[in-house]
Amino acid sequence: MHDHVSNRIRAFEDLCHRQSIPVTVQRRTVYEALIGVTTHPSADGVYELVKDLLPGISRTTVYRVLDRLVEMGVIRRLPHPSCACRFDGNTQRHHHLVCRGCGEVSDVFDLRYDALPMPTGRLSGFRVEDYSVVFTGICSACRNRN
Amino acid sequence: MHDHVSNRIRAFEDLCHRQSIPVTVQRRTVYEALIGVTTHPSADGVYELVKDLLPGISRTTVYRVLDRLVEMGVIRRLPHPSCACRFDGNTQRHHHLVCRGCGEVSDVFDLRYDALPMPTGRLSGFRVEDYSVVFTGICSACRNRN
DNA sequence: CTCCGTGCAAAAGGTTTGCACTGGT
DNA sequence: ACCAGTGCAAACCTTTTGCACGGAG
Repeated sequence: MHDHVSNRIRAFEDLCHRQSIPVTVQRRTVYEALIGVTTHPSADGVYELVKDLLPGISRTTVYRVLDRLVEMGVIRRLPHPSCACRFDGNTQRHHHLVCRGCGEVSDVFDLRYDALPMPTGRLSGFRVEDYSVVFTGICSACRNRN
Repeated sequence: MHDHVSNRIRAFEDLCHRQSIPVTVQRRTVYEALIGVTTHPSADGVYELVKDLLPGISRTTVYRVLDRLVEMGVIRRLPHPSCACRFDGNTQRHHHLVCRGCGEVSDVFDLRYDALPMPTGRLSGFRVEDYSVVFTGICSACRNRN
């Protein structure tokens, strides 16, 4: 196993202890699988990754573990435009605020984000057609609710 | 009706004609509903918007019309992190390329996007915690496939 | 030992598909 | 008149929930 991987596993376990979160095989395995790939799998994709390493693990557990890892901040949920998603009738370039509490989306019109340089290098033939900046955070209603 | 709305409707109908896509009441109504709101509704939210204007319209049709409008390029699908989504084991700041053909996600590490200014104004108490840039386009495999 | 995490099964939610009918061109 | 679009119902797929058992602290 690569050093940086085992370092991250160790850091993960430390974090669990500090937060009094039991370290289970399932959690360690899901975490390790996820840091070992750069394919940004869906929940089901993660299940596919771990089901061979941990025969008998259930999808339910994978979903719960993923939620937990996101909550702990050791993995991230990615915005992905293909999924159960939102629609926008405004096709001018603009950007979005997304509240991690309620999921509400609001628009950001700010010229400073409208002329970002195009990404360069290692794009393997990917042709960029558009982009948008997604700001995540918490809205005032959700902040007050807690 | 506001002028810019009726202008957009007219432009929409022109585009349909140019692309030989029949203009149906359902398509016009969904499009008009979507350009009339800034709430970024989900598919079901769009259904809620139009079902009073067009009693009897089915959810199925709303889904199909939305797909069609996205295809035509007159509305957009928004990346939204709460939905059937992808996970990323890398919590360092980085950005993503998403192919609109196959949905594959790849990473972009580019320091030029790592220190964007925070959005200002009209945030209504929203506290920004993080952001990422999502580049959309088409990968070489999908481009060659067509 | 206690409590939280897990597995299973079932429910829920959202989206897609097959088929007959309707409506736009 | 023709073909694409629509409505309905059912299928499908992903995610969530309830409950009993088992393993981590």
